[in-house]
Amino acid sequence: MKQKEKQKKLDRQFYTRDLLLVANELLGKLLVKKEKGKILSGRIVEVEAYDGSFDEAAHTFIGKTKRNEIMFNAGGYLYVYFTYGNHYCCNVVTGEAGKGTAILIRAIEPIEGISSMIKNRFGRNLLNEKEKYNLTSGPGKVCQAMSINKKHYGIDLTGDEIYLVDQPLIDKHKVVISKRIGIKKSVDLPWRFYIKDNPYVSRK
DNA sequence: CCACGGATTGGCT
DNA sequence: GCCAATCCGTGGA
Repeated sequence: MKQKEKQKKLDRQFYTRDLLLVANELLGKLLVKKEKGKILSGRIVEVEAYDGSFDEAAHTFIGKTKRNEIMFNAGGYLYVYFTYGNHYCCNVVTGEAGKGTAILIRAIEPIEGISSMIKNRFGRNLLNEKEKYNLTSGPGKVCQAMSINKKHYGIDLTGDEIYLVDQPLIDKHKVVISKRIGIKKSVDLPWRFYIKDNPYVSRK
């Protein structure tokens, strides 16, 4: 049987629902990127939700700017931003148009194209077992491994370049809820979600 | 193992 | 001019 026929790409309807509901459901889904015929994919294991209507840590809290405008689209677009002078991070825009809500993909478990991810991240082969888990265990690492950058800003996730694929529920994973990482405002919102005991989660 | 700080660009005030 | 939704190397325990 062909694997492809079983794959179900997540559609607009999936993304336009409530932020926290989508954030929870993103866990376990497959993030796929096709570029120059090469496929890279990984299972989402850690996310964080951001809501500019009252969450001061969200980039949309200050209103619409050129940088964040895609976050005000309806769900199903990719918001990529550049930070700390070095790193890109990617988010899934969520909810109805005008909401300014998105979900940061913080970690994935590599599935396909792993040798390319290693090359993208380290420019050499793995040195040890520990580096295997350092491949995609953080938002900047995910973008580096998947080679996601400014040119992917605003991509429609219902298209063919970058998209998410539903996954069959075999053993339902346990979800851990915690505070978000690396922010200085609205620090107490319990809006980080990750798959319990997955070795690619950025931290406990 | 953990804590700390430097790197380095660009968005926003 | 300030500072960030990060990462990595260093140095000490």
